[in-house]
Amino acid sequence: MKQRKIDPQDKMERVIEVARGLFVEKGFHNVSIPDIVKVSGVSTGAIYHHFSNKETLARYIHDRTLSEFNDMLVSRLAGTSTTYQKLRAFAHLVLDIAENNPVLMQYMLFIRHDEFMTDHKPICYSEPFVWVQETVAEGIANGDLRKGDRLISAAAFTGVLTRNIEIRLTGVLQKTLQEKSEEVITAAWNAIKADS
Amino acid sequence: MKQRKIDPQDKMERVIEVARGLFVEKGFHNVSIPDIVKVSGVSTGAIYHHFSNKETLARYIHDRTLSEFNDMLVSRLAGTSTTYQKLRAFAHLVLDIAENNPVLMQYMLFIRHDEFMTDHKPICYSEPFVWVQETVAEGIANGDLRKGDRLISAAAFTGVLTRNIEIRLTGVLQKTLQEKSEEVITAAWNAIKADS
DNA sequence: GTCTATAGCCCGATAGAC
DNA sequence: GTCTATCGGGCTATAGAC
Repeated sequence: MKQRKIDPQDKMERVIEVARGLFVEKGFHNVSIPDIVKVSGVSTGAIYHHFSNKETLARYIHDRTLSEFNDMLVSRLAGTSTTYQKLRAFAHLVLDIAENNPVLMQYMLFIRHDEFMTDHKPICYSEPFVWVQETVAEGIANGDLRKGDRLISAAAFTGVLTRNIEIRLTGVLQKTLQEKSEEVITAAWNAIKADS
Repeated sequence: MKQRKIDPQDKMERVIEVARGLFVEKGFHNVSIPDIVKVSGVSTGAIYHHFSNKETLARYIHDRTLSEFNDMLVSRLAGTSTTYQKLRAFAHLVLDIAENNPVLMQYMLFIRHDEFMTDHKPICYSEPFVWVQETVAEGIANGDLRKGDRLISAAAFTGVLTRNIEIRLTGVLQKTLQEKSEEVITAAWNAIKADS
């Protein structure tokens, strides 16, 4: 069997992973290419061979992160049918990601993409966000959710989740989000459910 | 009456206002001192005469913004007594600020202070945030609010508000927050109120 | 494809006249 | 107190050997 060098793609995977972590931790402009070189062990030349500049690298990371999240959502939605089941699946997903892959969640919550992407499509228009809006709209239409503006109810539901994730990621909340998931999801659901 | 030069402090007020706007718009590291010079019309030397470096300027802006917000909260709370009245006053305050002084609100929501302040006391520990937690704790104790973790309920309440402000500030929500205030506040309150 | 070395640029901060 | 001019440093991106 022919001896293989390390797959170049593996090296770039490492660069991407390291860069995302550093961007989340320190912010785009506080991370220099030399920083990424130091942490990843991959040289400047190799990085620039694959990504024509720092913005291209950041944009690639951005797209990858968003689609990673969207793929997880799609797989979690299998077998759900009611408004409650769907939104509950969404909630469990984001709480799980926050605990198991905090860098991914921190990226989604805290990254200011307009700092490095000039033509910024707001994260609010990404697929999962739009999906929540549509699911909420259905719930309002069929009477599961309180009547009102779908944008506001969707923002209310996601706001409860993301703010709780924030206090967990910043270390203010000591218990895991799994331990507290019922409480968090109850608050999010009560914010939008139809009056009983 | 003696002829007075323009009060130096007015010039620095202008620098502060301009810098805060630019920080919010472009992020700390995308704003250079030359940028502030250009927009404010105040020279590099004058700025450095008052603020020993860029971080000191940013820190001053940070403290001023937080205390500005806290002062407004204190004055709005006059005459409130029940949990509902207090939290409702808080909600109206943040919705009003978001419409009337969006830069202030954007600063509070989006600024990553750890980008420029090395010893970062998290914004979660600022007075208004702590006040919400305490008010929620009282509400839970006297039965106005659902039993549970005070951190989670406080995060739920503020999360509904801030996420709705976000979609307004990013232009996703077309109507003003004043027009929609009842709907937003109902969602926030329902997230945490005691079961009826 | 990957490396080291370095060019070229822009920024924060200072110096010194007024 | 305020200005203009400029220095030194660190960054992105490139050049060229292997």
